[in-house]
Amino acid sequence: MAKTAGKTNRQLIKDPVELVHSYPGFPITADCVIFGFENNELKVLLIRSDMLQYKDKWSLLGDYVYEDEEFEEAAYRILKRRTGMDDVYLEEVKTFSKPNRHPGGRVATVAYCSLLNINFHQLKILENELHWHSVNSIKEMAFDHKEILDYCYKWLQKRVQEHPLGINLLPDKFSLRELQNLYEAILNVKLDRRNFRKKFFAMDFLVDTGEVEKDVPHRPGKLYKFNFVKYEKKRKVWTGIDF
Amino acid sequence: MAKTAGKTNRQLIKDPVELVHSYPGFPITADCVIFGFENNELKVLLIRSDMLQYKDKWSLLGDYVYEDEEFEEAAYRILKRRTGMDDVYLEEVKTFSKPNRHPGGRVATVAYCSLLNINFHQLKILENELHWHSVNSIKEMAFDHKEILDYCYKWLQKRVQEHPLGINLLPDKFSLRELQNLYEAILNVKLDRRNFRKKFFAMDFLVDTGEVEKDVPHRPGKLYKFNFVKYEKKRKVWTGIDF
DNA sequence: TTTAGTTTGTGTAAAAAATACACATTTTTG
DNA sequence: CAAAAATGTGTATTTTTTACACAAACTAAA
Repeated sequence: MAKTAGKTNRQLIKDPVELVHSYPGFPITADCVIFGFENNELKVLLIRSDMLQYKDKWSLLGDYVYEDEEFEEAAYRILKRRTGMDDVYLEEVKTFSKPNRHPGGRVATVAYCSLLNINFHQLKILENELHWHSVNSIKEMAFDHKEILDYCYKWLQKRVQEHPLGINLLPDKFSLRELQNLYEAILNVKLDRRNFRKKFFAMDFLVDTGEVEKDVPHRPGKLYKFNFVKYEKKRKVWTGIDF
Repeated sequence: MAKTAGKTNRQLIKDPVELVHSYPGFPITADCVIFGFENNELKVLLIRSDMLQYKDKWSLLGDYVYEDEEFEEAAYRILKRRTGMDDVYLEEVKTFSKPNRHPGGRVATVAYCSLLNINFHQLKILENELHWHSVNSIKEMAFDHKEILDYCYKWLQKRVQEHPLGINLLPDKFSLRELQNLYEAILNVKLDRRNFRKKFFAMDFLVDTGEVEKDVPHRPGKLYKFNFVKYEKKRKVWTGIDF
């Protein structure tokens, strides 16, 4: 912020309203990259575009930001409207603001990344077709949404290793196998089962629920919860330089 | 993006311009948190607010986003205008969009974090007073800029450990002592000199320039450059879960 | 009820990385 | 020439990561 006024002697601006009115404005949207996890695949929730120009293309769930709400509020509103959930993990990722990214004129967007349990919500198919897509199978999308998705997917791959947000994709109680499948799916790697367990147990944020898996065709694994409260308390400044 | 249209049968929108015009719009600004490093202290470049309401308060360097430019372009423009530099490290951090954050009406802002060598630029004091402030000494600022600064400082503390952006605060050629002072200042920690060196040499991105420090009242240290090209090639997907 | 199939749960040895710590060397200053 | 100050290097210890194997639990099919 700042600018205007003249010369070296500062000229104080007395009417901020006038100042703000002198700035050009344009609409902002919030677009949600909603990730889910099903059949050991990372999925993303998309909606069929309602624009003739992008007929048959899929797009992210988004809406313009209302005049009196924060960007993040708009993102939560979108989530609530489409999934019925309002306690979903949500984090801002990046803005996308190419002046010509929308065929109807300048609209910039803020991309949010959201993670939820795919079985725990009711899809609200309000007008257009909503569908969970396997992230790796998506080729084309409306607007610049493929670029946004790609960016958010990379963001997720990095973020999931430093923060336990991935847990939000799983049921409340989950087995270690499910947790490992999740990491392998997101990162496209194979991990050693024993070392993976050891790592998580050593972090000491998993709480044994005393329950075990049901309806599995083999020995059922124990079910755990993640202790987010304990995690939040543990923050450290120095983690070690690692480029 | 999306919305409007009605019922279950999709009604394709033929005129995107009309659609976009139906969205409310407002100005966006880009605010730069410009970090520098001097006398073993992390500094930030601030400008005296030109608004009567925030008389004597300091604010971040910012400007509204022009109608035909990306947010990041606006940030680069601000940097260029104030520091004369255009090859500065710049990265988007977060948006700040409380509807009442600006007394003149709704203005949302995108915060950018920028790192530059404090001795390598000429301050362009165009109208208002520009000054480098020690980050730890800043108490109050105009608008919500203190909140933005705090957020960006935390962001920097985390980011500097996983990415070599901190190097941008140093001269082109720097000693290991300078590099360590930088990390200690940003993170507010004391590090073991021998282990710090070992760590950086092991990463193998430092290039010995063959030169040594000048005008130091003790044995001069060797000067190194950072090989950013080599660094960029080395990216890995799996770095290890570390909460 | 037995057996084959599948997955869970655990332990250990080896390698790699992080930490703690000490001393001789180089240069400047007085 | 001696004192002061910081550089440059090495090693032993601990911690973390990696690689790897086998017994136990449970299901499904014969």
